Formats: sequence, structure tokens, C-alpha cells
Amino acid sequence: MLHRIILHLDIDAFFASIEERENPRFKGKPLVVGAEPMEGRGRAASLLAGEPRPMGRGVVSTANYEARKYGIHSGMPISKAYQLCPKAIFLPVSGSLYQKSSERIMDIVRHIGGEMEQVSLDEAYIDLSNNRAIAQLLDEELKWEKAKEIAENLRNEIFEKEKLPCTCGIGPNKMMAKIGCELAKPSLADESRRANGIKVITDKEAEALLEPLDIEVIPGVGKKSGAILKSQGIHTVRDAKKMDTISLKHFFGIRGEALYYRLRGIDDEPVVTEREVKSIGKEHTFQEDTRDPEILLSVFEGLLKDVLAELEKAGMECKTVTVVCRLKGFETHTKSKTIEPTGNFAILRREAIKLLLRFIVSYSLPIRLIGIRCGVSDK
DNA sequence: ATTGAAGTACACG
DNA sequence: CTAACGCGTGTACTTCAAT
Repeated sequence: MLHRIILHLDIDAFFASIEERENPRFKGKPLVVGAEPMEGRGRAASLLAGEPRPMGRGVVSTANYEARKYGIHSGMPISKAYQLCPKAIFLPVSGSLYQKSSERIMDIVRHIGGEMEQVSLDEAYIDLSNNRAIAQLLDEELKWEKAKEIAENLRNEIFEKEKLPCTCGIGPNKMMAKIGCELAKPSLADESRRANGIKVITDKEAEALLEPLDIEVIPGVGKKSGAILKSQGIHTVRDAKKMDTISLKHFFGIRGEALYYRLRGIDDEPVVTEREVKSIGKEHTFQEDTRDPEILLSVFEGLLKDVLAELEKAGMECKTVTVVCRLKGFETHTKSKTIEPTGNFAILRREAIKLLLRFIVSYSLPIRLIGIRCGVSDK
């Protein structure tokens, strides 16, 4: 497929926008959806401590734009979010509410026509290359215009039916569509939140548009890789394009090749309709680090039970059981064992507990998190 | 040489 | 005390052993 037109959709501040929709009094006020900031703080403790201080060990799932003005963002420790804006409204994550909304949104997206890839609850790609309205057009210019029209209709429909604001990016590939979407997001300064909404980046424009952008806009270049590059004086895509293929390979291994092209606006990743499940897991962070075998074992069994239920539902069996353990201080390790595929609780418990016990023996630090993950095989 | 297992690191939403 | 840091999933790298 030589000339593609890909659309990327992303709901603005998804969880927070849903909460605002459900309770319009929240609009215009800083709102943080995520962990409970005071979790683990007992009544006695707060009386003794005077001014309440955040204790929760969770993170921010989504902050609305008012909260973002205080520097709060997704993934930030909830305790820090509280420090930045103690007056913000803090709400727990209402997963099933968001799930239902997501399903209705994805149904709307599917109706556009074209291969659709759902990336998360609130994000999707759609390949418009073979869309009825677009494929019949001969003129390239008109195709891009038509794609924009489709995106406009999509945004309107989602706003009318689901009462949620969203942003679309349109580009010659998934990467550029996603970057376009990011560029079209409402800015903090824009109180109306409706400034752009859609950004079209044609194949002709892609390379030049990327040049001045921060290197971390490129998918696959995250915090760590970005920091390494920046320590070498490479901050923008333009800087990175000066690197030869040898050093790209050196820094990024097998991904260096793809990166060379991505820096130039080229990305061949197809829109993938269905993806097969490769692993199913559950993990739990304790309110306080612990080595109490009672607590450890009961939580561990609960996690295993949940994993098994999902395994069962998916009609899968566990082939590799991995136990993860995060210690006080955040040091994290895994131990795994490949076994004869099974969905049997007793067998998996025996294997998993053997792995867990090895942790208890090898490390004397209190434990912050335990988890269990099953690499799956078809039944 | 290739493959599989175990363990680590990083990325993304 | 200047760090704080969830959860679920996927990919790639490294090392070691067996084929």
C-alpha cells in the first residue's frame, strides 16, 4: 500500500472528561482521576500529624486541563499531584463507566469504514485508504480534504452522542497521524478547548514538519532513550537526522533501522485489526511494604485466581509463569518457569509459590509489589 | 548456528 | 526526607544451555 491515509482519534482527557460530563459542577475546576491521595492514612495518624499529607502510593490516571495548569499529568505520583494542587477534586477510576463509553465511541469509529485498530479505551487508528468516499476520488488533494471532512463529522458525532471532546490527526501513516493528533490537542492557554481539533499532515509535509520537534515525538523514543540522545546534544528530530546508520544501530539496535525512516516521516506499521493475547497478568502494590507471609500469600492467591479466571475466559492455558517482585526502594525482579501448558489452579499455584519463595529467600528487603503473569498458549 | 529459557530494560496508554 | 512512582501488555537485548 503505497499511498495511505490514516486517521488517529484520541479523546481529550478521557477519564476526566467523562467525570465532567457526569457531574458538570466539576467543569472549570482542577480535577484529577486516579488513586486515592490519602490512602493508608488512618484517622489517628491524621489527627496527630496536623496538616494532612498525602500517603497514597498510586498515580494520576488523567488530569483535566485545569489541573494540568498546576503541572499535574498522567502517570505522576498522586502524592505529588496533591502537593501541586491540594484543592483539586480527586476522583477514583470508574473503569466500567469508561469502558461503556469507550465501546459506544468505538462503534461510532467503526462506522466510518476502513480497517480499525483500537489502541486503548480512548484511542484508535483507522485506515481510510480504502474508504468508499476516499477511494473513489482521483485527486490526492481532494482525498486529504475528504479525510478531514470525515474527521470533522466524527468529532461532531462523538460530541453529540457521547458528549466528549476529541482530537484527530490525519497522516500518511500511523506515526504521522498520531503526531498530528498531538499537535492539534487543545493548548493550556486556550480556555475554549476547541482551537484546532484536527491536524492534517500530508505525505509531502511530513518530513519538514518533524524537523524542529523534540526527539521524543518519535514513537519508540521514550524518556530513557530521549535522555541518552539529549546527553549527546541531540534534542530535535533535525539533530537526530545527522546521525549515521551506524550510530543509530549502536544506540537503538534493531530499532535503529526503523528509526532512520521514522525521523524522515516514513513509517510502514500497518493498521492491525486484531492482536493475539500473549500474556495475562495481575499485580498488586501494598499500602505498606511487607514481608508478612500471611499477607503475601493471601494477596498472591487472589492475583492467581483472577489471572486464571481470565485465562479460562480467553480459552487459554499458561505456558510460562512469571512472578514479579518489587522491593522497598523500587528494585524490581522477575522469576519465571516454563511448564507444560495448564489452566489448573493447584499446579500453577505450586509453581508460582515456588518462584515467590525464591524471592523471599534471596532478598531480605520488605516487599512493595507482587505480581503474577502467565504467558499463554491456545488450549 | 539456531532455538528456548530466564532475566532485564524500556515503551506506551 | 528532596523523592514521590499503578497496572497491563508488548518488544528487544543478553546470557546461558541444549540441539
